[in-house]
Amino acid sequence: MAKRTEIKNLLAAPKVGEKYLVKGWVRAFRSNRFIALNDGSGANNLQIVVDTDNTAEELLKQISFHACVSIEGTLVESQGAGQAVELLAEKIEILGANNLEEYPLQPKKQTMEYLREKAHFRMRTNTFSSVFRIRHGLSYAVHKYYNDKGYYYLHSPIITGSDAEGAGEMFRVTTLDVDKPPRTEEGAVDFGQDFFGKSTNLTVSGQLQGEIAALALGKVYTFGPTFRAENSNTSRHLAEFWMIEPEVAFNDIVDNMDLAEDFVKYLINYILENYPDDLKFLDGRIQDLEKNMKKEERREMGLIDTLKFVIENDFERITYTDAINLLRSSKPYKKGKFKYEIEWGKDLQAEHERWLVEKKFKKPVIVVDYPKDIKAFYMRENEDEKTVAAMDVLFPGIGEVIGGSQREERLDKLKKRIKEMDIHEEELSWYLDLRKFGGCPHAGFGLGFERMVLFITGMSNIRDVIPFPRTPGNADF
RNA sequence: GCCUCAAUAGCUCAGUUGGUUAGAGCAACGGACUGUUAAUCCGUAGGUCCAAGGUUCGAGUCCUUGUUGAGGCGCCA
Repeated sequence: MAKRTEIKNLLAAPKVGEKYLVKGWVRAFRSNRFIALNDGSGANNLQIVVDTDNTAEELLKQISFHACVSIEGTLVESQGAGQAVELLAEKIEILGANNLEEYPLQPKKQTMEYLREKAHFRMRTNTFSSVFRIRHGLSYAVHKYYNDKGYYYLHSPIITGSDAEGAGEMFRVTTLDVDKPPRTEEGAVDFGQDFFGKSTNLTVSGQLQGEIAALALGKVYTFGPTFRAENSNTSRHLAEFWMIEPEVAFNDIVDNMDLAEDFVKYLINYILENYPDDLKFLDGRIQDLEKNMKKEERREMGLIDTLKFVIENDFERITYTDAINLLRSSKPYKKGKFKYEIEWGKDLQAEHERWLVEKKFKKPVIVVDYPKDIKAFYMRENEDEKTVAAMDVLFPGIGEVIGGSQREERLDKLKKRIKEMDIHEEELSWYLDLRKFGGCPHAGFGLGFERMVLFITGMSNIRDVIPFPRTPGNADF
């Protein structure tokens, strides 16, 4: 009797007539009689019926929004329509009273921007608790997918001494006194005296280390925090985000695309199967939001229908060259609606990607074989000597979710590329060694974890799918 | 980094052509309520109109600069 039952478990197998002890936070207290109690175990609340006549007034007053309570009682079939069972309270204890005069949250709809400022309380809302339960489910599914397929989880370093990862601006890691750092004779900051005896940064990618592991363990993946000091002000970018990077020996670009598609579909399916209540809540939330919008601004499908559609249909696969040709014969191109030029050799702009995904194919699209001059040095050159075996997976509403490639395993080609792109070869000697000594074809990609959470939860800003977002000018909590 | 828009009560917003005492809904607080599901009903209180400067007899309203936020773009995942 004294043992607490979690609400999710109680609701999954309710025993009418049994006594239960539950603990949680008051989501609503209606009619001085009904508590909607949630303990975080799931999206659904347990309705508690309070015996108003036999409960002290002082105690009743403390049962307020987001107060923490412990309740013992008997489970009965509900007389109300909103739930099958409810708990008749026999003993109520206030574990943590709330002071509503000062509490910033209210039992009503609040904007995401406001809740973002109250990140220490926002997880108590229906929306954020669902988002973060799904985020957990997704990260578990990532490990399950790879473990079941025989991949090894590689812990790539967070602090890196390599500045040749080539994925963006880096955050410096140093213990030097920033006011008066030691100087060399030439006047430059002397990082030889820094903690690691050299200049170090936070990682922007675990890919190069992933390649080291793949050439020994065969199939590996990394899943860890990644840092980019880019001044990116969008709803799809974070300065600190989590990235999943599989790297597989003997895979070519087609195997790589197959893996990416299978992996993403697995993740979506896992959440559909294991988090139906949270998805249902988020789906309803979006429909609610869109009620007041014009028809053309609404999504064509609900959240759950969209997710099902994605896993039931093949992703469209198209070469960069074909994509350019398609775009050049598109209606918006002929009408001059695109802001940016469409020309072979230039990168596809967001407006072009959106047309391909949302208008032309209406499903995820994998674009492959990009011009080599707009891609990274390590991507494998194709036979045409103009393109590389690079791929981007584009999702509706979000854009690039995955970027990957087959890696250049031919030493001479790789060296030539490094020289052409003006990268210091000494920095990468260990990377070149992988080609010199027992190398092999291999491929991999990076999946932006938060972008996946964004797609699956239907949230619109990436800052609302990571507990404590770090963006330019913002590192609170 | 660039472009656009916004900032008024705890929250979400309205505020006419520059004009007297800045409004509403919700939340809070006080009260009522034994079947609620965004509970409902009655009442009370709540304002440095983002900041600084300027124009004007007079600025929430117009101008300049700044700050913060949102959306879009670029960079990418």
